[in-house]
Amino acid sequence: MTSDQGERRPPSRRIADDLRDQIADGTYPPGKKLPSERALAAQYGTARNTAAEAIDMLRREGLVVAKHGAGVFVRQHRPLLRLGSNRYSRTLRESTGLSPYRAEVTKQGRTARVDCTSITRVDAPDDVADRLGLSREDRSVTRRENWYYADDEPVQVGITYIPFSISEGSLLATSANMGKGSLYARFEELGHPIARIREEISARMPTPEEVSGLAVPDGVPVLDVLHTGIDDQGRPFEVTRFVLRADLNGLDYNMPIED
Amino acid sequence: MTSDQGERRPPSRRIADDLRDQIADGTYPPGKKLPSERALAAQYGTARNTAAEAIDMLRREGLVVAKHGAGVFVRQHRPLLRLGSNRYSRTLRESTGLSPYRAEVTKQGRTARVDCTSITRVDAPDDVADRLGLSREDRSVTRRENWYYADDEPVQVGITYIPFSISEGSLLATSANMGKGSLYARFEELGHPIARIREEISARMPTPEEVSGLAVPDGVPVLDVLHTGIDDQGRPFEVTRFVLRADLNGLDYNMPIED
DNA sequence: GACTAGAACTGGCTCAAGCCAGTTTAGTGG
DNA sequence: CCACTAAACTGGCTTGAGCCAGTTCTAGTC
Repeated sequence: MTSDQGERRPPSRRIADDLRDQIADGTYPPGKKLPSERALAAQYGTARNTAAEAIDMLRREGLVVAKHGAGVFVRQHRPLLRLGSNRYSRTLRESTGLSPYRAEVTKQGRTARVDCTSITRVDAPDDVADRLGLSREDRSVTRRENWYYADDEPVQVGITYIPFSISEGSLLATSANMGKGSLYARFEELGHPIARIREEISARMPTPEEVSGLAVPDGVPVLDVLHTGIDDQGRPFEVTRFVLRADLNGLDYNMPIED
Repeated sequence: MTSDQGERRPPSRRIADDLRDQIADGTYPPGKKLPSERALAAQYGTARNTAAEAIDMLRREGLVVAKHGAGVFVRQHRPLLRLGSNRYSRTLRESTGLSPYRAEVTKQGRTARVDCTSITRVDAPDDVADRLGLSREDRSVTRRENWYYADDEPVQVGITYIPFSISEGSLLATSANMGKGSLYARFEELGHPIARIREEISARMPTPEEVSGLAVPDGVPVLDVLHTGIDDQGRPFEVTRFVLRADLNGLDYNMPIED
Protein backbone atom coordinates (compact mmCIF):
# COMPACT_ATOMS: atom_id res chain seq x y z
CA MET A 1 0.00 0.00 0.00
CA THR A 2 1.55 3.26 -1.08
CA SER A 3 -0.54 5.55 1.05
CA ASP A 4 -3.09 5.32 3.80
CA GLN A 5 -5.78 7.45 2.25
CA GLY A 6 -4.57 6.53 -1.20
CA GLU A 7 -7.66 4.68 -2.28
CA ARG A 8 -9.97 7.38 -1.00
CA ARG A 9 -8.96 9.97 -3.53
CA PRO A 10 -11.31 10.36 -6.45
CA PRO A 11 -10.44 8.72 -9.80
CA SER A 12 -9.77 12.05 -11.51
CA ARG A 13 -7.19 12.87 -8.84
CA ARG A 14 -5.63 9.46 -9.23
CA ILE A 15 -5.20 9.84 -12.96
CA ALA A 16 -3.82 13.34 -12.53
CA ASP A 17 -1.38 12.20 -9.85
CA ASP A 18 -0.19 9.31 -11.99
CA LEU A 19 0.37 11.54 -14.97
CA ARG A 20 2.10 14.14 -12.85
CA ASP A 21 4.49 11.52 -11.52
CA GLN A 22 5.17 10.25 -15.00
CA ILE A 23 5.88 13.75 -16.20
CA ALA A 24 8.23 14.28 -13.28
CA ASP A 25 10.12 11.02 -13.79
CA GLY A 26 10.60 11.54 -17.49
CA THR A 27 8.12 9.00 -18.81
CA TYR A 28 6.59 11.96 -20.56
CA PRO A 29 9.39 14.41 -21.30
CA PRO A 30 8.70 18.01 -22.34
CA GLY A 31 7.00 18.17 -25.71
CA LYS A 32 5.74 14.60 -25.55
CA LYS A 33 2.12 13.83 -26.20
CA LEU A 34 0.04 12.37 -23.40
CA PRO A 35 -2.46 9.56 -24.08
CA SER A 36 -5.76 10.87 -25.41
CA GLU A 37 -8.70 11.45 -23.10
CA ARG A 38 -10.44 8.45 -24.58
CA ALA A 39 -7.39 6.24 -24.11
CA LEU A 40 -6.95 7.31 -20.49
CA ALA A 41 -10.61 6.71 -19.78
CA ALA A 42 -10.37 3.21 -21.18
CA GLN A 43 -7.13 2.51 -19.33
CA TYR A 44 -8.53 3.56 -15.97
CA GLY A 45 -12.02 2.27 -16.60
CA THR A 46 -13.67 5.66 -16.13
CA ALA A 47 -15.84 7.93 -18.22
CA ARG A 48 -14.12 10.18 -20.70
CA ASN A 49 -15.21 13.18 -18.65
CA THR A 50 -13.23 11.97 -15.71
CA ALA A 51 -10.05 11.63 -17.74
CA ALA A 52 -10.63 15.10 -19.18
CA GLU A 53 -11.04 16.44 -15.65
CA ALA A 54 -7.67 14.93 -14.71
CA ILE A 55 -6.01 16.57 -17.67
CA ASP A 56 -7.66 19.85 -16.73
CA MET A 57 -5.98 19.71 -13.35
CA LEU A 58 -2.59 19.43 -14.99
CA ARG A 59 -3.42 22.31 -17.27
CA ARG A 60 -4.36 24.47 -14.34
CA GLU A 61 -1.04 23.60 -12.76
CA GLY A 62 0.69 24.71 -15.91
CA LEU A 63 2.26 21.30 -16.54
CA VAL A 64 0.68 20.55 -19.90
CA VAL A 65 -0.85 22.37 -22.84
CA ALA A 66 -3.77 21.07 -24.87
CA LYS A 67 -3.90 21.56 -28.61
CA HIS A 68 -7.37 21.21 -30.01
CA GLY A 69 -7.50 18.30 -32.39
CA ALA A 70 -3.90 17.34 -31.89
CA GLY A 71 -3.48 16.20 -28.30
CA VAL A 72 -2.16 17.19 -24.91
CA PHE A 73 1.55 17.90 -24.61
CA VAL A 74 3.96 18.31 -21.72
CA ARG A 75 4.89 21.96 -21.53
CA GLN A 76 8.25 23.01 -22.88
CA HIS A 77 9.91 25.22 -20.34
CA ARG A 78 11.58 28.02 -22.10
CA PRO A 79 14.24 29.99 -20.28
CA LEU A 80 12.96 33.03 -18.47
CA LEU A 81 13.72 36.54 -19.50
CA ARG A 82 15.37 37.98 -16.44
CA LEU A 83 14.56 41.58 -15.83
CA GLY A 84 17.25 42.93 -13.58
CA SER A 85 17.62 45.84 -11.27
CA ASN A 86 20.39 47.06 -13.55
CA ARG A 87 17.64 47.75 -16.09
CA TYR A 88 17.97 51.43 -15.37
CA SER A 89 21.72 51.70 -15.12
CA ARG A 90 23.06 54.58 -17.15
CA THR A 91 26.36 52.94 -18.02
CA LEU A 92 24.58 49.86 -19.22
CA ARG A 93 22.29 52.05 -21.22
CA GLU A 94 25.16 53.89 -22.82
CA SER A 95 27.46 50.93 -23.38
CA THR A 96 25.07 48.59 -25.13
CA GLY A 97 23.01 51.24 -26.85
CA LEU A 98 20.14 48.82 -26.48
CA SER A 99 17.25 49.13 -24.12
CA PRO A 100 17.61 46.60 -21.31
CA TYR A 101 14.67 44.64 -22.61
CA ARG A 102 16.18 44.35 -26.06
CA ALA A 103 19.53 43.39 -24.60
CA GLU A 104 18.03 40.56 -22.58
CA VAL A 105 15.98 39.18 -25.44
CA THR A 106 18.85 39.41 -27.89
CA LYS A 107 21.09 37.58 -25.44
CA GLN A 108 18.74 34.61 -25.75
CA GLY A 109 18.96 34.68 -29.52
CA ARG A 110 15.45 35.94 -29.95
CA THR A 111 14.11 38.97 -31.74
CA ALA A 112 12.82 41.83 -29.63
CA ARG A 113 10.14 44.30 -30.56
CA VAL A 114 8.58 47.05 -28.52
CA ASP A 115 5.42 48.79 -29.69
CA CYS A 116 4.14 51.99 -28.20
CA THR A 117 0.47 51.54 -28.98
CA SER A 118 -0.95 54.68 -27.49
CA ILE A 119 -0.04 57.98 -25.91
CA THR A 120 -2.92 59.72 -24.21
CA ARG A 121 -3.63 62.28 -21.52
CA VAL A 122 -5.71 60.94 -18.64
CA ASP A 123 -6.29 61.28 -14.93
CA ALA A 124 -4.06 58.98 -12.95
CA PRO A 125 -5.65 56.03 -11.16
CA ASP A 126 -5.55 56.14 -7.37
CA ASP A 127 -2.58 53.89 -6.79
CA VAL A 128 -0.53 55.71 -9.41
CA ALA A 129 -1.48 59.18 -8.15
CA ASP A 130 -0.47 57.99 -4.73
CA ARG A 131 2.99 56.92 -5.86
CA LEU A 132 3.48 60.13 -7.83
CA GLY A 133 2.38 62.27 -4.90
CA LEU A 134 -0.29 64.00 -6.97
CA SER A 135 -2.92 66.09 -5.26
CA ARG A 136 -6.58 65.35 -5.65
CA GLU A 137 -7.00 68.29 -8.02
CA ASP A 138 -4.16 67.86 -10.45
CA ARG A 139 -4.02 64.27 -11.58
CA SER A 140 -3.36 64.93 -15.22
CA VAL A 141 -0.77 62.52 -16.57
CA THR A 142 0.58 61.32 -19.87
CA ARG A 143 -0.23 57.66 -20.31
CA ARG A 144 2.01 55.59 -22.55
CA GLU A 145 1.16 52.01 -23.37
CA ASN A 146 4.00 49.73 -24.43
CA TRP A 147 3.83 46.15 -25.62
CA TYR A 148 6.90 43.97 -25.52
CA TYR A 149 7.41 41.04 -27.87
CA ALA A 150 10.00 38.30 -28.25
CA ASP A 151 9.89 36.59 -31.64
CA ASP A 152 6.53 38.27 -32.23
CA GLU A 153 5.12 36.62 -29.12
CA PRO A 154 3.76 39.11 -26.57
CA VAL A 155 5.55 38.73 -23.26
CA GLN A 156 4.71 41.85 -21.27
CA VAL A 157 2.81 45.13 -21.22
CA GLY A 158 3.89 48.31 -19.54
CA ILE A 159 1.71 51.31 -18.90
CA THR A 160 3.68 54.38 -17.95
CA TYR A 161 2.21 57.41 -16.22
CA ILE A 162 4.08 60.71 -16.25
CA PRO A 163 2.76 63.85 -14.54
CA PHE A 164 1.73 66.19 -17.30
CA SER A 165 3.66 68.97 -15.62
CA ILE A 166 6.79 67.02 -16.45
CA SER A 167 5.97 65.55 -19.85
CA GLU A 168 4.38 68.72 -21.25
CA GLY A 169 6.06 69.87 -24.41
CA SER A 170 8.60 67.04 -24.54
CA LEU A 171 8.81 63.91 -26.65
CA LEU A 172 7.42 62.04 -23.66
CA ALA A 173 3.97 63.42 -24.32
CA THR A 174 4.00 63.19 -28.06
CA SER A 175 6.31 60.67 -29.64
CA ALA A 176 6.35 56.90 -29.66
CA ASN A 177 10.03 56.99 -30.47
CA MET A 178 12.09 58.17 -27.54
CA GLY A 179 15.29 58.77 -29.48
CA LYS A 180 18.81 58.05 -28.34
CA GLY A 181 19.10 56.73 -24.82
CA SER A 182 15.40 56.16 -24.65
CA LEU A 183 12.99 57.17 -21.92
CA TYR A 184 15.32 57.81 -19.01
CA ALA A 185 17.66 59.96 -21.07
CA ARG A 186 14.70 62.27 -21.74
CA PHE A 187 13.83 62.41 -18.06
CA GLU A 188 17.42 63.30 -17.30
CA GLU A 189 17.27 66.20 -19.75
CA LEU A 190 14.17 67.41 -17.97
CA GLY A 191 15.98 67.53 -14.66
CA HIS A 192 14.96 64.14 -13.36
CA PRO A 193 17.95 61.81 -13.48
CA ILE A 194 16.83 58.45 -12.18
CA ALA A 195 18.45 57.71 -8.83
CA ARG A 196 16.23 55.17 -7.15
CA ILE A 197 13.45 52.83 -8.07
CA ARG A 198 10.69 51.29 -6.06
CA GLU A 199 9.14 48.11 -7.35
CA GLU A 200 6.06 46.58 -5.78
CA ILE A 201 5.55 43.04 -6.95
CA SER A 202 2.59 40.75 -6.79
CA ALA A 203 1.38 37.72 -8.70
CA ARG A 204 -2.13 36.73 -9.69
CA MET A 205 -4.10 34.96 -12.36
CA PRO A 206 -4.58 37.00 -15.51
CA THR A 207 -7.85 38.74 -16.31
CA PRO A 208 -9.66 37.61 -19.48
CA GLU A 209 -8.32 40.73 -21.23
CA GLU A 210 -4.77 39.80 -20.29
CA VAL A 211 -5.34 36.23 -21.39
CA SER A 212 -6.24 37.39 -24.88
CA GLY A 213 -3.85 40.34 -25.05
CA LEU A 214 -0.78 38.51 -23.81
CA ALA A 215 -1.89 35.07 -25.02
CA VAL A 216 -1.33 33.72 -21.54
CA PRO A 217 -1.67 29.93 -21.62
CA ASP A 218 -3.81 28.01 -19.14
CA GLY A 219 -2.34 27.60 -15.71
CA VAL A 220 0.09 30.48 -16.03
CA PRO A 221 -0.07 33.44 -13.65
CA VAL A 222 1.15 36.96 -14.33
CA LEU A 223 3.61 39.08 -12.43
CA ASP A 224 2.26 42.53 -11.67
CA VAL A 225 5.01 45.08 -11.07
CA LEU A 226 4.22 48.61 -9.99
CA HIS A 227 7.38 50.53 -10.70
CA THR A 228 8.19 54.04 -9.51
CA GLY A 229 11.10 56.08 -10.83
CA ILE A 230 12.63 58.49 -8.30
CA ASP A 231 15.13 61.23 -9.09
CA ASP A 232 18.20 62.44 -7.22
CA GLN A 233 16.07 64.75 -5.07
CA GLY A 234 13.80 61.93 -3.98
CA ARG A 235 10.97 63.06 -6.24
CA PRO A 236 8.91 60.38 -8.01
CA PHE A 237 8.58 61.36 -11.65
CA GLU A 238 7.16 58.29 -13.36
CA VAL A 239 5.13 55.21 -12.51
CA THR A 240 4.83 52.14 -14.72
CA ARG A 241 2.65 49.12 -14.23
CA PHE A 242 4.18 46.09 -15.88
CA VAL A 243 2.20 42.93 -16.40
CA LEU A 244 4.42 39.98 -17.30
CA ARG A 245 3.65 36.45 -18.34
CA ALA A 246 5.16 34.45 -15.51
CA ASP A 247 6.08 31.52 -17.75
CA LEU A 248 8.39 33.73 -19.80
CA ASN A 249 9.60 36.33 -17.35
CA GLY A 250 11.38 36.49 -14.06
CA LEU A 251 12.85 39.30 -12.03
CA ASP A 252 16.41 39.45 -10.83
CA TYR A 253 17.36 42.09 -8.33
CA ASN A 254 20.78 42.68 -6.93
CA MET A 255 20.92 45.45 -4.41
CA PRO A 256 22.87 46.79 -1.48
CA ILE A 257 21.52 46.61 2.04
CA GLU A 258 20.92 50.10 3.32
CA ASP A 259 20.71 51.03 6.96
CA MET B 1 -26.12 43.98 -29.62
CA THR B 2 -23.27 44.24 -27.21
CA SER B 3 -20.71 42.30 -29.16
CA ASP B 4 -20.31 40.80 -32.58
CA GLN B 5 -19.22 37.34 -31.52
CA GLY B 6 -21.18 37.66 -28.31
CA GLU B 7 -23.68 34.96 -29.04
CA ARG B 8 -21.04 32.55 -30.23
CA ARG B 9 -19.43 32.07 -26.89
CA PRO B 10 -20.40 28.90 -25.06
CA PRO B 11 -23.03 29.06 -22.27
CA SER B 12 -20.48 28.36 -19.53
CA ARG B 13 -18.44 31.35 -20.69
CA ARG B 14 -21.52 33.51 -20.79
CA ILE B 15 -22.49 32.66 -17.23
CA ALA B 16 -18.92 33.22 -16.04
CA ASP B 17 -18.69 36.55 -17.85
CA ASP B 18 -22.00 37.72 -16.39
CA LEU B 19 -20.97 36.79 -12.89
CA ARG B 20 -17.56 38.39 -13.34
CA ASP B 21 -19.20 41.64 -14.42
CA GLN B 22 -21.57 41.53 -11.48
CA ILE B 23 -18.70 40.95 -9.10
CA ALA B 24 -16.85 43.88 -10.66
CA ASP B 25 -19.80 46.26 -10.49
CA GLY B 26 -20.62 45.44 -6.89
CA THR B 27 -23.75 43.38 -7.41
CA TYR B 28 -21.87 40.72 -5.56
CA PRO B 29 -19.52 42.47 -3.14
CA PRO B 30 -16.66 40.62 -1.39
CA GLY B 31 -17.99 38.00 1.00
CA LYS B 32 -21.38 37.77 -0.69
CA LYS B 33 -22.77 34.44 -1.69
CA LEU B 34 -23.35 33.71 -5.35
CA PRO B 35 -26.50 31.91 -6.51
CA SER B 36 -26.19 28.15 -6.17
CA GLU B 37 -25.17 25.99 -9.11
CA ARG B 38 -28.69 24.67 -9.35
CA ALA B 39 -30.19 28.16 -9.30
CA LEU B 40 -27.81 29.40 -12.00
CA ALA B 41 -28.54 26.38 -14.16
CA ALA B 42 -32.27 27.04 -13.88
CA GLN B 43 -31.82 30.76 -14.53
CA TYR B 44 -29.80 30.22 -17.69
CA GLY B 45 -31.64 27.13 -18.80
CA THR B 46 -28.57 24.93 -18.80
CA ALA B 47 -27.50 21.73 -17.09
CA ARG B 48 -26.11 22.02 -13.61
CA ASN B 49 -22.76 20.88 -14.94
CA THR B 50 -22.53 23.92 -17.13
CA ALA B 51 -23.19 26.32 -14.28
CA ALA B 52 -20.59 24.48 -12.19
CA GLU B 53 -18.10 24.86 -15.04
CA ALA B 54 -18.73 28.62 -15.09
CA ILE B 55 -18.10 28.86 -11.37
CA ASP B 56 -14.95 26.80 -11.82
CA MET B 57 -13.63 29.42 -14.21
CA LEU B 58 -14.07 32.13 -11.61
CA ARG B 59 -12.35 29.96 -9.04
CA ARG B 60 -9.39 29.47 -11.31
CA GLU B 61 -9.22 33.20 -11.72
CA GLY B 62 -9.14 33.56 -7.97
CA LEU B 63 -12.32 35.66 -7.88
CA VAL B 64 -14.45 33.36 -5.74
CA VAL B 65 -14.04 30.60 -3.18
CA ALA B 66 -16.36 27.63 -2.86
CA LYS B 67 -17.29 26.24 0.52
CA HIS B 68 -18.55 22.71 0.36
CA GLY B 69 -22.13 22.59 1.54
CA ALA B 70 -22.37 26.30 2.14
CA GLY B 71 -22.05 28.05 -1.20
CA VAL B 72 -19.72 30.06 -3.40
CA PHE B 73 -18.50 33.38 -2.08
CA VAL B 74 -16.76 36.38 -3.59
CA ARG B 75 -13.21 36.38 -2.31
CA GLN B 76 -12.34 38.81 0.42
CA HIS B 77 -9.16 40.57 -0.53
CA ARG B 78 -7.03 40.85 2.49
CA PRO B 79 -4.21 43.35 2.48
CA LEU B 80 -0.91 41.96 1.34
CA LEU B 81 2.01 41.46 3.59
CA ARG B 82 4.70 43.56 1.97
CA LEU B 83 8.13 42.09 2.25
CA GLY B 84 10.54 44.93 1.71
CA SER B 85 14.13 45.25 0.71
CA ASN B 86 14.72 46.81 4.10
CA ARG B 87 14.07 43.34 5.51
CA TYR B 88 17.76 42.94 6.12
CA SER B 89 18.58 46.41 7.40
CA ARG B 90 20.62 46.31 10.57
CA THR B 91 19.21 49.47 12.07
CA LEU B 92 15.69 48.25 11.51
CA ARG B 93 16.67 44.97 13.07
CA GLU B 94 18.12 46.68 16.11
CA SER B 95 15.48 49.35 16.55
CA THR B 96 12.38 47.20 16.47
CA GLY B 97 13.90 44.11 18.02
CA LEU B 98 11.49 42.20 15.87
CA SER B 99 12.29 40.17 12.83
CA PRO B 100 11.09 41.97 9.69
CA TYR B 101 8.41 39.37 9.15
CA ARG B 102 7.04 39.79 12.65
CA ALA B 103 7.15 43.55 12.34
CA GLU B 104 5.11 43.50 9.13
CA VAL B 105 2.50 41.09 10.46
CA THR B 106 2.17 42.92 13.75
CA LYS B 107 1.69 46.18 11.87
CA GLN B 108 -1.45 44.68 10.36
CA GLY B 109 -2.78 43.72 13.76
CA ARG B 110 -2.24 40.06 13.20
CA THR B 111 -0.31 37.52 15.20
CA ALA B 112 2.95 36.26 13.76
CA ARG B 113 4.53 32.89 14.31
CA VAL B 114 7.63 31.39 12.78
CA ASP B 115 8.39 27.69 13.17
CA CYS B 116 11.72 26.17 12.38
CA THR B 117 10.57 22.67 11.56
CA SER B 118 13.84 21.04 10.68
CA ILE B 119 17.58 21.55 10.66
CA THR B 120 19.46 18.98 8.65
CA ARG B 121 22.73 18.53 6.82
CA VAL B 122 22.34 17.80 3.13
CA ASP B 123 23.98 18.32 -0.24
CA ALA B 124 22.89 21.54 -1.86
CA PRO B 125 20.65 21.34 -4.93
CA ASP B 126 22.19 22.58 -8.17
CA ASP B 127 20.71 26.04 -8.28
CA VAL B 128 21.64 26.67 -4.67
CA ALA B 129 25.18 25.32 -5.05
CA ASP B 130 25.50 27.60 -8.03
CA ARG B 131 24.51 30.71 -6.09
CA LEU B 132 26.78 29.76 -3.20
CA GLY B 133 29.71 29.11 -5.50
CA LEU B 134 30.19 25.60 -4.15
CA SER B 135 32.48 23.19 -5.95
CA ARG B 136 31.17 19.89 -7.21
CA GLU B 137 32.94 18.06 -4.38
CA ASP B 138 31.95 20.02 -1.33
CA ARG B 139 28.27 20.70 -1.40
CA SER B 140 27.59 20.04 2.23
CA VAL B 141 25.18 22.59 3.62
CA THR B 142 22.99 23.12 6.65
CA ARG B 143 19.36 23.15 5.59
CA ARG B 144 16.91 25.04 7.76
CA GLU B 145 13.19 24.91 7.05
CA ASN B 146 11.06 27.76 8.33
CA TRP B 147 7.30 28.12 8.22
CA TYR B 148 5.72 31.52 8.61
CA TYR B 149 2.22 32.00 9.96
CA ALA B 150 -0.13 34.96 10.41
CA ASP B 151 -2.99 34.26 12.81
CA ASP B 152 -2.09 30.57 12.58
CA GLU B 153 -2.60 30.63 8.84
CA PRO B 154 0.46 29.53 6.85
CA VAL B 155 1.59 32.28 4.51
CA GLN B 156 5.10 31.32 3.41
CA VAL B 157 7.89 28.78 3.66
CA GLY B 158 11.58 29.50 3.57
CA ILE B 159 14.31 26.93 3.12
CA THR B 160 17.72 28.28 3.97
CA TYR B 161 20.97 26.70 2.85
CA ILE B 162 24.22 27.60 4.58
CA PRO B 163 27.59 26.14 3.56
CA PHE B 164 28.57 23.75 6.32
CA SER B 165 32.00 25.36 6.42
CA ILE B 166 30.27 28.47 7.73
CA SER B 167 27.55 27.06 9.95
CA GLU B 168 29.71 24.38 11.55
CA GLY B 169 29.81 24.68 15.30
CA SER B 170 27.46 27.65 15.48
CA LEU B 171 23.84 28.00 16.44
CA LEU B 172 23.07 28.08 12.74
CA ALA B 173 23.66 24.36 12.44
CA THR B 174 22.06 23.32 15.68
CA SER B 175 19.42 25.58 17.13
CA ALA B 176 15.96 26.53 16.00
CA ASN B 177 16.19 29.65 18.11
CA MET B 178 18.63 32.15 16.68
CA GLY B 179 18.85 34.35 19.75
CA LYS B 180 19.07 38.13 19.85
CA GLY B 181 19.20 39.80 16.46
CA SER B 182 18.27 36.60 14.73
CA LEU B 183 19.92 34.96 11.76
CA TYR B 184 21.91 37.82 10.29
CA ALA B 185 23.39 38.81 13.62
CA ARG B 186 24.88 35.29 13.81
CA PHE B 187 26.29 35.59 10.30
CA GLU B 188 27.83 38.89 11.26
CA GLU B 189 29.57 37.30 14.23
CA LEU B 190 30.96 34.68 11.91
CA GLY B 191 32.54 37.32 9.70
CA HIS B 192 29.78 37.62 7.15
CA PRO B 193 27.98 40.92 7.65
CA ILE B 194 25.25 41.12 5.05
CA ALA B 195 26.02 43.82 2.51
CA ARG B 196 24.05 42.92 -0.58
CA ILE B 197 21.22 40.65 -1.52
CA ARG B 198 20.22 39.11 -4.78
CA GLU B 199 16.60 38.09 -5.22
CA GLU B 200 15.42 36.11 -8.21
CA ILE B 201 11.68 36.15 -8.45
CA SER B 202 9.25 34.05 -10.40
CA ALA B 203 5.60 33.12 -10.11
CA ARG B 204 3.89 29.83 -10.84
CA MET B 205 1.01 27.65 -9.78
CA PRO B 206 1.64 25.74 -6.57
CA THR B 207 2.53 22.06 -6.56
CA PRO B 208 0.09 19.73 -4.79
CA GLU B 209 2.47 19.64 -1.81
CA GLU B 210 2.40 23.42 -1.59
CA VAL B 211 -1.36 23.45 -1.93
CA SER B 212 -1.72 21.27 1.14
CA GLY B 213 1.21 22.68 3.09
CA LEU B 214 0.39 26.34 2.56
CA ALA B 215 -3.36 25.80 2.18
CA VAL B 216 -3.23 27.73 -1.09
CA PRO B 217 -6.78 28.34 -2.31
CA ASP B 218 -7.87 27.59 -5.86
CA GLY B 219 -6.79 30.09 -8.45
CA VAL B 220 -3.96 31.51 -6.39
CA PRO B 221 -0.36 31.35 -7.61
CA VAL B 222 2.77 31.38 -5.50
CA LEU B 223 5.74 33.69 -5.60
CA ASP B 224 9.02 31.82 -5.71
CA VAL B 225 11.93 33.91 -4.44
CA LEU B 226 15.47 32.63 -4.59
CA HIS B 227 17.36 34.85 -2.19
CA THR B 228 21.13 35.08 -1.85
CA GLY B 229 22.86 36.86 1.02
CA ILE B 230 26.21 38.42 0.12
CA ASP B 231 28.75 39.80 2.59
CA ASP B 232 30.94 42.89 2.47
CA GLN B 233 33.59 41.00 0.53
CA GLY B 234 31.14 39.96 -2.16
CA ARG B 235 30.97 36.38 -0.90
CA PRO B 236 27.61 34.63 -0.94
CA PHE B 237 27.09 32.96 2.44
CA GLU B 238 23.46 31.90 2.45
CA VAL B 239 20.70 31.06 0.00
CA THR B 240 17.02 30.88 0.88
CA ARG B 241 14.17 29.76 -1.29
CA PHE B 242 10.95 31.43 -0.22
CA VAL B 243 7.60 30.24 -1.46
CA LEU B 244 4.84 32.74 -0.74
CA ARG B 245 1.11 32.60 -1.20
CA ALA B 246 0.52 35.34 -3.73
CA ASP B 247 -2.90 36.24 -2.32
CA LEU B 248 -1.36 37.18 1.00
CA ASN B 249 2.11 38.39 0.11
CA GLY B 250 3.71 40.99 -2.05
CA LEU B 251 7.24 42.25 -2.43
CA ASP B 252 8.27 45.86 -2.10
CA TYR B 253 11.76 46.84 -3.13
CA ASN B 254 13.24 50.26 -2.89
CA MET B 255 16.75 50.50 -4.21
CA PRO B 256 19.31 52.84 -5.63
CA ILE B 257 20.29 52.74 -9.28
CA GLU B 258 23.89 51.71 -9.53
CA ASP B 259 26.12 52.41 -12.50
C1' DG C 1 5.65 12.46 -57.39
C1' DA C 2 2.38 16.13 -55.82
C1' DC C 3 -2.09 17.05 -54.55
C1' DT C 4 -6.47 16.23 -52.53
C1' DA C 5 -10.59 14.42 -50.36
C1' DG C 6 -12.01 12.05 -46.67
C1' DA C 7 -11.65 8.94 -42.75
C1' DA C 8 -10.08 8.62 -38.25
C1' DC C 9 -8.31 10.63 -34.95
C1' DT C 10 -7.84 14.74 -31.33
C1' DG C 11 -9.81 17.99 -27.60
C1' DG C 12 -14.10 21.39 -26.38
C1' DC C 13 -18.29 21.55 -24.53
C1' DT C 14 -22.74 20.17 -23.25
C1' DC C 15 -26.63 17.35 -21.32
C1' DA C 16 -29.38 14.88 -17.64
C1' DA C 17 -29.03 12.03 -14.21
C1' DG C 18 -27.33 10.31 -9.72
C1' DC C 19 -24.83 9.58 -5.25
C1' DC C 20 -22.05 11.61 -1.69
C1' DA C 21 -20.61 14.77 1.98
C1' DG C 22 -20.63 18.82 3.82
C1' DT C 23 -23.76 23.10 6.02
C1' DT C 24 -27.78 25.47 7.31
C1' DT C 25 -32.19 25.76 9.06
C1' DA C 26 -36.46 24.63 10.94
C1' DG C 27 -38.84 21.89 13.98
C1' DT C 28 -39.23 19.14 18.11
C1' DG C 29 -38.71 17.58 22.69
C1' DG C 30 -36.94 18.41 27.02
C1' DC D 1 -34.96 28.61 26.68
C1' DC D 2 -31.86 25.38 25.09
C1' DA D 3 -30.21 21.15 22.80
C1' DC D 4 -30.79 18.04 19.55
C1' DT D 5 -32.49 15.93 15.30
C1' DA D 6 -33.91 15.72 10.67
C1' DA D 7 -34.97 17.86 6.41
C1' DA D 8 -33.53 20.85 2.93
C1' DC D 9 -30.21 22.93 1.21
C1' DT D 10 -25.05 23.50 -0.61
C1' DG D 11 -20.95 21.98 -3.63
C1' DG D 12 -17.91 17.57 -5.28
C1' DC D 13 -17.56 14.18 -8.40
C1' DT D 14 -18.94 10.76 -11.55
C1' DT D 15 -21.40 8.40 -15.48
C1' DG D 16 -22.25 7.75 -20.45
C1' DA D 17 -24.09 9.81 -24.01
C1' DG D 18 -23.73 13.19 -27.99
C1' DC D 19 -22.34 16.97 -31.25
C1' DC D 20 -18.81 20.06 -32.83
C1' DA D 21 -14.34 21.70 -34.59
C1' DG D 22 -9.91 21.26 -35.03
C1' DT D 23 -5.60 18.02 -36.79
C1' DT D 24 -3.37 14.09 -38.77
C1' DC D 25 -2.97 10.40 -41.65
C1' DT D 26 -4.08 7.69 -45.62
C1' DA D 27 -5.57 6.19 -49.80
C1' DG D 28 -6.75 7.52 -54.23
C1' DT D 29 -6.25 10.59 -58.16
C1' DC D 30 -4.16 13.31 -61.50
